[in-house]
Formats: sequence, C-alpha cells, structure tokens
Amino acid sequence: MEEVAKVAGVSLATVSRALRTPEAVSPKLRTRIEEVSRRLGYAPNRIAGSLAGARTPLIGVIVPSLTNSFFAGTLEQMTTLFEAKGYQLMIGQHGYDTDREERIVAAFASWNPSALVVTGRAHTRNTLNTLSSSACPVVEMWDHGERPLDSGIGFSNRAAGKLAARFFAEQGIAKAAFVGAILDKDDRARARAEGFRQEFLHLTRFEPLIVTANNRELGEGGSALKRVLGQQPETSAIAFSGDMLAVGAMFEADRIGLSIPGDLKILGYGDLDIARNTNPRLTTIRPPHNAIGEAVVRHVLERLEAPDTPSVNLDLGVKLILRETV
Amino acid sequence: MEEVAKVAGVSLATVSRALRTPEAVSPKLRTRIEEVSRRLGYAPNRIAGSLAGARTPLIGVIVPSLTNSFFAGTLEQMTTLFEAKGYQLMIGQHGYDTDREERIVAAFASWNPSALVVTGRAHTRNTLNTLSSSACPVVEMWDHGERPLDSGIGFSNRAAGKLAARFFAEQGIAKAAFVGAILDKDDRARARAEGFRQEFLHLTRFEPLIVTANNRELGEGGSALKRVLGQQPETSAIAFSGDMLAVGAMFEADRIGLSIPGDLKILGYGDLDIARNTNPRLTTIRPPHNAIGEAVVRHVLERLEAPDTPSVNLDLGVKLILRETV
DNA sequence: GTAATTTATGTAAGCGCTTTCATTTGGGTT
DNA sequence: AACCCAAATGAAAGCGCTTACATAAATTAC
Repeated sequence: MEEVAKVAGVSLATVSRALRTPEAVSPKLRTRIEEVSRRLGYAPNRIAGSLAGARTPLIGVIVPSLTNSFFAGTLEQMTTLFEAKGYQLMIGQHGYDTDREERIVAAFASWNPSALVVTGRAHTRNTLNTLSSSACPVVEMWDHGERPLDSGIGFSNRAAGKLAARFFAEQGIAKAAFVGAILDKDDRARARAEGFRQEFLHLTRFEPLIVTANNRELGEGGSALKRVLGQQPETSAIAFSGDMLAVGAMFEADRIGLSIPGDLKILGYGDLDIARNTNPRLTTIRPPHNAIGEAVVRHVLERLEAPDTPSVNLDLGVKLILRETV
Repeated sequence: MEEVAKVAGVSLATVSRALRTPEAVSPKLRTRIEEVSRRLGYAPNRIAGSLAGARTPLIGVIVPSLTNSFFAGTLEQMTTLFEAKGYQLMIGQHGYDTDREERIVAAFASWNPSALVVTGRAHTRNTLNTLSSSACPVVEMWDHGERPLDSGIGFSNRAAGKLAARFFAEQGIAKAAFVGAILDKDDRARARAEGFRQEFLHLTRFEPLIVTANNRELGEGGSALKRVLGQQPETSAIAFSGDMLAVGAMFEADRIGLSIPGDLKILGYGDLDIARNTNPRLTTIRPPHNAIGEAVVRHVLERLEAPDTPSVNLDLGVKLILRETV
C-alpha cells in the first residue's frame, strides 16, 4: 500500500479511502490510485485491515458434517449468497461432537467475524458462553425451539416425527418402526424418533420399535430393515431418519422379495433427489432446506446492515411429499 | 491480554510467551498465567496475532462444489486432519466458474494462509499469478498433469476414461456411449470423456456417442439414457461420469424393461456408497478420494514443518471395481 | 473580496499481538 | 566472595492497515 501511495503521489490514508470508500475521494485521484494499484498488483492485507477496522468480512458457519447433503446444500447456497455481498464463509465441521464444536466456536470467535451461524440447539456451556459474549449476531439454524441464544431459524424435528406417526396412523398401520442413524449422537434425528414414538403410541396405543443405524448410508438401511423384521416381524411400515437409509431398505426389500408398498410401507426423510427416482418413488418428509439457507442469509444481512434489527425465532415447518412407497 | 498481564503481575511479552511458547517461561509463572487467563476467560485475538506473527493458521482450500460427495469427503477428512495440528480450513466453492475461483483465490491469499489448496489444473491467468506470488505452499489436487504450479496430487482423468474404454473393448462391446454431466464446465469429466472417446475409437474403430447431462443427479441419468438410446439404439454399454447418473439410468432401465447387464451394460464412476447396494450392484471406477485427502494433508504438513521439502507431483491412479452391471 | 462552509487530503494514533534486544536474575565455578 | 554464563523477563518496536482529527483547497454566500 505504501508503494501504491508513493507511486500515485498521495498519502496512505488517501489510498485506503480510494479503495475502501471510493466516494470519499475525488474522481481524478481515485482513478489514478485504482490504476496504480492495479498496475502494481496490489492486494490489500485483510489481516491488517481487520485489526484496524472493527470487523472482518468473515461469517463463521458450523455444521456437524460436510458430507450430509442437507448441510452441504445449505452451505453452498449460503456461500454464494454471502459472497455476493462481499462476505466470506468460514466453515467448520465437528462430526456431531460438542466438544469439538466448542473448540471450533472459540477459534471462529477469535477472528471476530461479522456473524456466527451454528447448527442446532445443543451446545456445551462454554460454547454458549463464547457465543453470547461474541459481539456479533448469532444464529442457531436447522432446529426450532424455545428461546434461542440470539436468533433461531429452523423447524421442529419433533413435529416432523409426529407428522410421520400421524400419517402412518391415518393409513391404518398397526405395527410401525422407526430407523434412525446414529441416534446417540444426532440429536435432530433423535428428536424425530422421539416425536414419532410419542405420537404413534398416543394415536394407536402401540409402542413402535426404534432401531439405530450406525451411519446414514444405504448399506445400513438394508441391515436395519433385516433387524426390524427380525425383532418385529409383523411390521407393516417403517419411517427412516434419512432418504438414503430408506433407499437402502428398498434395495434390500427387493432382494428378499418384499414388495413395496404392498408388503411394507416406507417413509423417508429429506426428499433428496434420489427420492424422486426410485422404483417405486419414495414418499418422504421434506425439511425446509433451501428456506433455511435463504432465511439465515437474509436475516444476517439485515442485522448487519441495520444493527438494531431484532432477533427472530422462525419455525419453517416440514412437508410430507406423497409418492408411491406408502 | 493486557488484563491478564496486569492481574498476573507480569509483562505482555511474558503472557504472550506463556501462551504461545510455554517452554520459554518458568513453570511457576506459566501456571500462574495460564490460571489467570482461564479465570478471566481470555481469548487471544487471532487477527492481531497474525498481523504481528508471520502467518495465519489458516489453510485455504477451494473446490468447485460442496455438494459433490467427493469434494465434501475430501474436505471433511482434511478438516479433521488439519484441525488436529492446529490449522483451520478456509473453504471456498466456485461452482466450476474460473472467474469466481479467481476472486476466491485472491480473497484467500489476502489472509496470507499457511497453504493454499485448489482443485484441478485449469485456472485463469490471474489465479495463477496470485497463486504463484503467494508465499505459501500451493497444491493443485484431484488432477494429475505435467508441471503443476507448485505441488500436484491427483490422478489422470484421461487415463480413467481410457480405462473404461479398454474395459468395454475387452468385453467385446461394439457400440458404446459416454454420458457426462456438465461436460462444458467440468473439465475433469471432460477429460474422462475425451480419454474414453479416443481409446475406444483406437481399440474398436468405433466412435462412441458422447452425451452431456445437465447435472450430476439421478434424474438426468434417466433422461440421458433415453437420449442415448434414441440417438444410437444398438448401444450395448454406457460409461457414466458419475455413479448417480449411472444409478438414475439403472432406475430408468428398470422402468422401460431393459435388463442390466443383459441388454445394457453400465459403468459408473466414483464408487459411492450406493454403488455397492443397487440391484444389480454397480461396476464402477474408483478415484483415489481418500488417498488424495491424506496425501495433501501429509504433504502440506511436511512443507510447513520443513520448508525446504521439495514439491511433489503425484499420480495416485484409479481402480476398476468389478461388480455386476458389466 | 472576504468570511463561512463544504470537500478533499494529510498526519498520526492506534488495533492487539509477537518478537528482538537489552536487562535482570539465579545458579554454578573458582 | 567474586565472577561468568545461561535462563527468564521486560521494554519497545513494529505488523499493514483504518480512521479520528487537523489542515488545506475549493465552493458558496454575502
């Protein structure tokens, strides 16, 4: 920058202004400075800029997993949307480990970002402290519940589980089961399982079988199906915590000669692309993935542009996509 | 930090040392300082630290897409591995747009990261300039080719395409086709298509049909299948640029009553989890996804620990996974 | 033409750390 | 006890910018 200032024959301050707030500098100087800095290939040092200025153009976003297509999709969307406004995403991933989340949140906060976005509502005490003592807007996304730390944008997983149960009950299903991936770690899937259990029990007086799969991949869907059938042979409908598990179960059903939905009804969750393409096409529950990404970006941008904008706590709801497996 | 220094009754320098290089400070002072900073909840300001020190603990990684499970997997792996060494990933995503890549690279470079990792070998002139003028190690991953900018770790997509063609030719296939997603933008898929075309033509004197799909999702696999069959009805084998497309085609084949591999042979690419679970199970080509992530991390860490470590240019090769669709 | 504004530029004080260099302290040696 | 050397600590100089604040230049008002 010093170089640019010298060549352009102006002071450091003027260069900074020409680059940062072009309207504050006279047109002729501005063009000269821009020309010189381009010619010299000057690239401002963000770090210095951020130290001197108040904030970084960084938005910290923390998700449990990058390979989960929901979060990947939300992140991709947010990246693009924020980038257009000059913000840069700092992405963290903790693999459903709240201690790791704690460390990541602390690390992110130490860059004093413009905003912090975390996934879910379950955090350690320290995470909560770091989050609430950071000066920026904080949004907890994907889960809806009472009293978010600052803003909350998501939907109720419990309600999603209940929706599935109600749907099964309405179809006159007597014995149902729920298959969830890593129910011990993924509290969102656990909330769906619990909502399902409660509502199905309430509606039919039957306590549904809950089975935990070790991951969210297809193979596990197949083996979970076998386990369900082993433990509760008369099961006529299974709700899965993810479409991939459901599809895996469909493949397995195909192999063991079970017809769907005749012998067994299957309900997915996620409405991934694959759900529209299987034979038969998968009936599933769609979380508001795109709406979440958009709402988060919109809200954060609003807060950043008008700091007195109040926090929000949005429930975006889920939707049952009726296709052919139930 | 000033606060901590005052309370502990030492100078700023000592606090900094106690936290940064504990072995340089006497045990009793060290424990006192650590205790005080914990009690005060002191969180160092990374930005100031980086400005004063030489480098940030940031590693910039730029991929075309976050929703592509390869990149997502590599990123997840790299995040975990680097995190263990105290580095933090800065993830960028450009959607196969080299101009966007240019902007992202520039933005990342301005944080002067410890290393920069980009995907592929196709970059704009400016990207190349920024990359080579940045003081840190640069690795181009996923593609192998001559003379990387600095280090290169990947495999040859062209060779992967040739492998598919050779395999088909050996099976005695007369009329083959290749279906690739967004061949106009994804130069890796294009390289595979081109390798396939060249080798199949060379081996059988038959110019295979090349069809472009609009995205890498299942639905497109189905419609691409219809297009292939429309344009070249006698096609007996199709290679796809991705497993999802291949699976989509399998679903469609099922719908139109085509038996696989009897009527039509299908070869995927990626060896995603789903490939092991379809009926029949998908024969596919597996790129060295995990090996790439590991090799990148290992190499970068080496370079960072011993700056005189030479660059590398690794070809990790691909593997044909023989299953039931060919 | 001068005074009062407004606008454009320059000066210099940090931002919160790290690190060099100088100084002090605490053991060993003789 | 005097001396030397290594280890521990402190003082202070930046790191490369931004931004009050001060100053100069250009307008406008009278």
